[in-house]
Amino acid sequence: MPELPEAETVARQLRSGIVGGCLTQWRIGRADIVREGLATAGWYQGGKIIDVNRVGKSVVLTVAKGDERRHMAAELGMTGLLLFRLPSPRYEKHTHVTLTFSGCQESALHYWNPRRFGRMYLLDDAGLARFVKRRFGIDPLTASWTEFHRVVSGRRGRVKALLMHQQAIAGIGNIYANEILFRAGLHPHRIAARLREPAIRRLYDCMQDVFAQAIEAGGSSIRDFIAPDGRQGRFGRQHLVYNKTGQPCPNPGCHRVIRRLTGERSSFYCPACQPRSR
DNA sequence: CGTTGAACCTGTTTGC
DNA sequence: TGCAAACAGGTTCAAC
Repeated sequence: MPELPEAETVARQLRSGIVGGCLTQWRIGRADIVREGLATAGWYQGGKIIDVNRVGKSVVLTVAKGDERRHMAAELGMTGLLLFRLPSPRYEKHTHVTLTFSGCQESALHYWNPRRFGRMYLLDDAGLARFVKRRFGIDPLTASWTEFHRVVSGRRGRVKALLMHQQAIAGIGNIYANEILFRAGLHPHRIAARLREPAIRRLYDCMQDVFAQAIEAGGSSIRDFIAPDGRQGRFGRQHLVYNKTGQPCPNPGCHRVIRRLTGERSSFYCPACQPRSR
């Protein structure tokens, strides 16, 4: 469920809710949720949360203890949530990790994930550097035009596949890939390397606009995303094509309907506003 | 290098 | 109503 705007929303709430707090308890319900570093789990007890960041679609907590520092990276997969409290008893079933804090605004953090795609990784500085390097490419919020242009023009595959390829550009998933391509007027099957400069520019600008608006709205809650404070994201109201098969294209003067392609996940697009080639 | 499809899981929605 | 199939925001791996 979480793409960049949802992960960013989570990271921001954690920053104000738990940074400065002391990790007093740390319960791992399912050991297989921790993919790496399980042996270091005991170290975290008594540590202080000094920072929370988003990397791609993952959320990274940094914990300090004495002069040592370690990290907990949470991958949320399709259905993962980090919650300050469980909204209802039905969430108890798939809560795999619970952290308890003192000395900060929130007293707990629960990792809930019914499908269990997504894991937690316990890493030291070098481990985190390796984790980030092997998984994530440029970040949509901070990548310069030059970097973005280089990544797009060097790809021989489809532009939608490129947008969703985490090692190239980190943080875009199926919802935002569709919304960005519609706004940029690009068919998902256009070949990235064959796009001309104005098209790449539109892609860059639309990516930044969509993410700025989506973060502002707290992300998209299609079925069950809720932020740590329990609130839903409101960006779904601004979706123009995602999950809108058969509905009229929202562009003024366009009388076509949104179509859906299957294959590389579902692609929603307008056949007139996003021509296959030009 | 790039694409495709399957696998990993559970829950909900859709269609007959 | 009942049941099976399809589908869901992600990542990874094998095969081509």
